[in-house]
Amino acid sequence: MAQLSDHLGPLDPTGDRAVYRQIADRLREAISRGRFTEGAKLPSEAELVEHFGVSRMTVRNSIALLQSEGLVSAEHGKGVFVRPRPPVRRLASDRFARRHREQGKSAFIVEADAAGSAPTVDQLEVREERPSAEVSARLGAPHKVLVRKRRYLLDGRPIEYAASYLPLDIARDTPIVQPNPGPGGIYARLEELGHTLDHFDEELRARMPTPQEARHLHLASGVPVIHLVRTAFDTHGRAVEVCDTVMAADAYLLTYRLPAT
Amino acid sequence: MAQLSDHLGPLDPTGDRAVYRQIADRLREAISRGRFTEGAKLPSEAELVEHFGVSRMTVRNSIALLQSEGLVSAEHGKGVFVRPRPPVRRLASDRFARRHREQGKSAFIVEADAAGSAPTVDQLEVREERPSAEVSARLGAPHKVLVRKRRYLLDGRPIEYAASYLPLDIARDTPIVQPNPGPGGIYARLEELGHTLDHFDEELRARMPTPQEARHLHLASGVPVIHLVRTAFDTHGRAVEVCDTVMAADAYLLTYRLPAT
DNA sequence: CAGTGGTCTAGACCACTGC
DNA sequence: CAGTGGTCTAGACCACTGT
Repeated sequence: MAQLSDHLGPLDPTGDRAVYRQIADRLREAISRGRFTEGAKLPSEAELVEHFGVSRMTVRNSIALLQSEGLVSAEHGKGVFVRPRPPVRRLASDRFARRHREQGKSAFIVEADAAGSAPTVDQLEVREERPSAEVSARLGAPHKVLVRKRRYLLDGRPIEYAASYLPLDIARDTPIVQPNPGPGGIYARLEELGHTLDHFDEELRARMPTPQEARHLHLASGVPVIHLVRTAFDTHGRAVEVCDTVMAADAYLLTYRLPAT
Repeated sequence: MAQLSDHLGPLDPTGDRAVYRQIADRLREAISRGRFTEGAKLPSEAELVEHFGVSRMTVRNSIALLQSEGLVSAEHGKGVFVRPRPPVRRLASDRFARRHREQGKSAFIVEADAAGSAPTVDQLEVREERPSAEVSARLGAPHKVLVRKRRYLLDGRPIEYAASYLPLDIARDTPIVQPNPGPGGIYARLEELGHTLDHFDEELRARMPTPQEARHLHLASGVPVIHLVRTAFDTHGRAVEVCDTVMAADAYLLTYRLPAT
């Protein structure tokens, strides 16, 4: 067994930098130098206490710091591990192109195929409800909306939680109210119903998850979410759908192509 | 002075939910119910210790949890405050449209004007260097690149740190090597030099900041960054610039328009 | 100066993991 | 079972803020 001191240099007792920050610095260094690779286990708290000659709370503080940076994650009873950078799911700006729908594939399936992963949809729920103020404003204040909620998983890991809202006068008595709306998804159905799609507007923020979101997406601490609200417009300029999605940020790489004109 | 118990209900001693999580729950509730509004000061640690009858570390644990959620931020010697939701800077997908450049405005100025805020550019540095593997791949493996680094501030607050990379054979002996490249920014200069711009590809991720990024952007804990890499292509399909930017996520709302075709 | 959060100690007991 | 991280206590001293 290699000595800890091979990986972790000494602290600077004179400096005014807090001891737990210095310990975090040493661990961060060791990780970035490859002393601990992705998925590797850090020294246990007891070993770090021994090595640095500090109390356990000080060591725990330093590990909490690294967790909040998303660098490591602790597993109860097992240890603290360097977070692997998970394969990212690439979300391209042509993901709603008609050619994909015409092949009978939903956007999620298209993307998952591209990533070579096993897609699953989960916790599907379809209901009617009164729209929130925000959804109402985007959809032109319908009395009621159809809501389609679902969770997306890739290789068993939940990575996205989404809710679609459609004006009820559009969705009523169509396959859109079915749990499975058929090939090409609801966008294909909308076009069959005469709502030819023209463009989508996306609004995107990043923030830390709420505790509820962290649960639903099984997020480790130090993993933000991307919150994206997409509005679909038909060729008459009418907003026909709003989709509110929350994505595990460490699972996504989004790409957009912007015209220069 | 109102009683703390008016704002914060009692703990559940029977439940197996950790006490510090329950305290965080109570505080989170109180905030979301408007008992503590944006910018308001939470009860001091001493008051919470008194109110809940727990030790100080337990209270501090609960506050650390709320900080990691981005809900509150602590200020040494002053107290713990509910994080105000700062006015977001809206970044629209037409921000590089030629019509903006032709008005002699750089993209950042265009956006800041739209937000009604005072824009500043900071820490400008222009150098030549050998490109990293990633930049090199995107720019078609030039021997050397011109690097333009700068920090953007809005109303004095740093919100973005950016580095542009251009092949040296394009930038050499042009106004692009000047700290201030002139009206319309470097994109206007590129077009004058015959590199008519066709489109931009943007790659976007969200993650927690490195300690260095947190310093440069003065980020409170619980604030992620948006990491965006944009490549500019001219009408010959040549990549003429790569711009690597790190943005304070709480200061930005990005919008994109996607065609449905 | 008093009040605030920041750091640190030296213990204790618990819950989870893997052998 | 031993080893791990999770929770909690009861102190201590420090650094920063405002009056």
